[in-house]
Amino acid sequence: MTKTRSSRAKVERAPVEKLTRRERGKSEKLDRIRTVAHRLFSTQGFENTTTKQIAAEADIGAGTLFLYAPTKEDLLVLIFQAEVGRSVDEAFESIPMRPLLAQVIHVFNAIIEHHAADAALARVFVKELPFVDDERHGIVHFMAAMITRLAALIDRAKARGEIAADVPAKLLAQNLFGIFFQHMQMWLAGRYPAIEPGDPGLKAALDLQLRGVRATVRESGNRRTP
Amino acid sequence: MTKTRSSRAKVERAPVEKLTRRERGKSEKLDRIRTVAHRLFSTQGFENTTTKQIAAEADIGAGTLFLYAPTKEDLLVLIFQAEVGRSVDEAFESIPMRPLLAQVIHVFNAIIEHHAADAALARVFVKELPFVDDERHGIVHFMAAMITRLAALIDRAKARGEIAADVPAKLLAQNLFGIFFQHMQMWLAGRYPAIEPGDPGLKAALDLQLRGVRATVRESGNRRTP
DNA sequence: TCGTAATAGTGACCATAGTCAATATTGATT
DNA sequence: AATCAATATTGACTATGGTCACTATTACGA
Repeated sequence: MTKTRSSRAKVERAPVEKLTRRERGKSEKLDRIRTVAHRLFSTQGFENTTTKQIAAEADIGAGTLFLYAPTKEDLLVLIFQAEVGRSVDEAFESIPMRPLLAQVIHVFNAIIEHHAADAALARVFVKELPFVDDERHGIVHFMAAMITRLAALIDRAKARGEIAADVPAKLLAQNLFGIFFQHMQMWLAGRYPAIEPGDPGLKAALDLQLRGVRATVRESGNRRTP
Repeated sequence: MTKTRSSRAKVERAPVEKLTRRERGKSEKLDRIRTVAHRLFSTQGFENTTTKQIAAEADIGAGTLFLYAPTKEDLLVLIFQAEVGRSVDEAFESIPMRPLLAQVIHVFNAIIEHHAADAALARVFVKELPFVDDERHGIVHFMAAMITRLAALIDRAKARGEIAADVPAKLLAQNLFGIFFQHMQMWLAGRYPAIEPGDPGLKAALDLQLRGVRATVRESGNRRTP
C-alpha cells in the first residue's frame, strides 16, 4: 500500500494532461451520470426516478451505473460533492474582511444559496444525505473538512484579537456548524416555503453562540476593521 | 372534519378503560410488532431484517404490517417513540436542582444512555431517523417538543438569575439541541467505539455556548447553588 | 339471534435497487 | 499484427419493500 498507482502505464509522458482513452471514457461517463441524475432528480424527484432511467439516459448499461455509484443514494453524494463542494470552496476563497460572524455566514450562505436555487433537490439532499454512508467517502468527510476550515477562520479571528484566545477553535467551529446544520434540517424538513440566504434566524442563532467568545475590550481597540 | 371520531360506538360507557375487542387486538398487535422489530433490528441489523420476517414473527400477514407502519423506516419511529420518548419524558420529570448546564446534560444523557445500551440500533437510528418523514408524525415533531421543554428549563434559569434576561430562550434551546445532535451524528456516523453518558466533549461544547449567556455578576451573587 | 355495515387482515402480485457470471474493450508486450 | 492480462461493461436475474382486490371479523341495531 501507499503507492496508490505508479510504475504502470505511460508515466514517462507529460506528468499530467494525457489521459488514456479508458480514463477519458470513465470520466465522461461519470459526468453524464451526474448531469442526468441531477436533471431527473430535480424534475421528477428522487423516488420517482429509477436507476434504469438514469442509466438509459446516460447511455450506459443498467448494471454499469452501480460501478460509479454503489447505491442510488450515492448518486446524491456525487451531485452534492460536485455542486455544493465547489460553491463552498469558492466561498472559502473569497472570505470578506469583516467580523467572524459575517465570514461564517458568508460560507454558510454558499450552501443555502445553492439549495435555494434548487429547492426540489434541496429537500432530497437534506432528507437523504446526512448519513448516506458510514465508512465510505461522503458527507461526514465533507463536514470534517468544513470544520477544519472554519477553525482556521476562527484562528485568524483570534490572531486579530476579535475572539478570546482561550476558546478552542475546533470546538467553536463544530458548534457553529452544528447550529447551521440544525437550521438547515429544521427548514427543509418542515414546510417552510423557501430558504433565503440572509436569514435573520440563523444569524441570531450564530450570534448567540459568538456572544460569549468575543475578546473582552481589555487589550485592544480594534473595532471596525479597515 | 374536526370531529376526529365521535358519535359512534359505546361512548356511553366509562369514558376511558373499556376497550373493545378490536381495539385490544390492534394494540396487542402493535406491541408485538414493536417488540419483534426491535429485537430483530438489534440482532440482525436494519438492512438484514425483512418486513416479511417481522410480520411472520409478530404473527400477522405480510401486508398487515404496513397497516401499522406505512414504511419500514416507520418501524424505527415506532420504536424510537416508545423507547427514547419515554426516557426523555422521565428525564424532564427528574431535573436536578443544579446549574442549567447540568440540567441540559441530564436530559441529553437520557438519550445517550439509551443509545449506549443498544449500540447496534443507535447506529441505525441516527442513520435513518433524522428525516424519516416529511409531513407525517415523527422526529421533527419530537425535536420541536424537545426544544419547547428545553426553553422552559432556560426560562427557569433566567428566573433564578443564572441566565441573562435578554437571551431568547427558544433560540438558545435550539442551539443547545443542535450542538447535541451534531455530536450524536458525528459520533455514530464515525467509527467511535462507544458512547459514554458523561462525555467531556459534549459538555465542553455545550459550555462554550452557555459561556456567553450567563448573567453578569452585576446583580446577584448566586455562585454555587446550595 | 340474525343481518349488515364498517373495519381489519391477507397474501399473491408488482416494481425496482442492486448482483454477478459472462462478455467486450483496452493498452501493453512480443 | 497478434496475443493476452487487466479492466470495464452488460443485462438477465434475485430479493424485498410496498400495494390492492378480496376475505374475515367485529360491533351493533332490529
